[in-house]
Amino acid sequence: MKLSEKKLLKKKEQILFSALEIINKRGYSGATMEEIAADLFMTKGSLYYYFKNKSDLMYQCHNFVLSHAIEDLEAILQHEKGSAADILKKMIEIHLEYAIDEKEVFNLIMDPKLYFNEEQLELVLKLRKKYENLFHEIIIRGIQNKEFHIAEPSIVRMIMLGAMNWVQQWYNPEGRLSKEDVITIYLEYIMKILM
Amino acid sequence: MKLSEKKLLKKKEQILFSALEIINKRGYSGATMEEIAADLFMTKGSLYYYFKNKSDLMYQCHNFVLSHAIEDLEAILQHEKGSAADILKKMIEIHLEYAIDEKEVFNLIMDPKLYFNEEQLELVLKLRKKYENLFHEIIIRGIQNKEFHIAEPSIVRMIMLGAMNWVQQWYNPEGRLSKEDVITIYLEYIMKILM
DNA sequence: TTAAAAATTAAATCTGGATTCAATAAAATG
DNA sequence: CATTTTATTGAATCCAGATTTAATTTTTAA
Repeated sequence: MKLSEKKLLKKKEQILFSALEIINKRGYSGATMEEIAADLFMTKGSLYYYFKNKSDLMYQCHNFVLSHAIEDLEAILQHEKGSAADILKKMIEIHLEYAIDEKEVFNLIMDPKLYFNEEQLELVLKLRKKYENLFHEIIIRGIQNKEFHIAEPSIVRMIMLGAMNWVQQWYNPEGRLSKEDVITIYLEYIMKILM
Repeated sequence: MKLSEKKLLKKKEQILFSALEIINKRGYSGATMEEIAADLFMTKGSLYYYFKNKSDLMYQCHNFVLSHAIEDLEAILQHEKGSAADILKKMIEIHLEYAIDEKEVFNLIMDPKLYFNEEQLELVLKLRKKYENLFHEIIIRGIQNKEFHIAEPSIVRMIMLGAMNWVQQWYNPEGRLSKEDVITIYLEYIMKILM
């Protein structure tokens, strides 16, 4: 790879990181090309040298975080050895950490229709489906195991995901509970659903 | 009240209902003054004779539905006689019905910062808090009753609300499950959390 | 060193609605 | 009926950002 290509990629990455930061601060709609550029001491015009348009950049950000989350879950799902319950717990923990630490970018609550074009939307939905599926897998495994006793794994999965995503609507790091507290408590109550 | 005032109120109400419909079809951002007016064979200009601006109209809509939901819950909370569990179940049922039937207007997932001004935002947040509080009350009642055995009622409430609100992200009336099915299943699993 | 390629810039333009407004039309009122 | 009040209209304006562009600067590489 030529030097110039490397530089291009590096710059793209810097912009991506800047965008991630701004999105986490202002949300997808609040993030302006202006502010993303200013963060790197550039002018908004030059962002278009690296990204086709705003929705392209937003998409890359969402994708970036979501893909990492998927990787993290897959790693656990494939390599962790414990019971289905233990693996699921680990997955919940990871999900909650993303939901809290990457509040806005990892925002599975936001309506992707608002920020992405048709093509991107399709990919995002596919990725979200894939993400959900990892939870589905472990739930099914637990049922087959006889660890979990539930008749509607899909609904249970949705209940769990909804409960977890909601954390970003109310959690305040300055509040009574630390992130770790919240995770512990969520784990306790969410796992009850499966019994 | 003068006739003209009555007419004014009636027209306002018509616009409100038109807006409710359009919002449920297109979401808050997708709803344009144009389309809301067209629905009543008016031009967008005249909407401003009745409402200060779009965010005013959107706010009235959100408020309208949320207030009705609160009334419904209050009625049950105050007059229903059964156990805390029974009352809570009834409340969950109502919540899910709003979340499904008024998918977009009764959208507690959407970020109110995006659509309302500061003053409206404050009122909306207050109303949401009030709504949440009704669930809090019954949970506390159940704990005091010894019906529920949980140490973190606030978190449990958030878990329940998140799970319920999420229904509007995935539920499809054309799918395998009827609204009634979903409610039944949700009830079963959500109530487990409290045991 | 120098020509080509890559990167940046500031300013102009575009955009999709919301919002305003002056001119009418319709309705109420006395 | 005449006048005032209420309601509606279409066209003009505004607006916040996104996007484009042509000109300029910087970097690369022979």
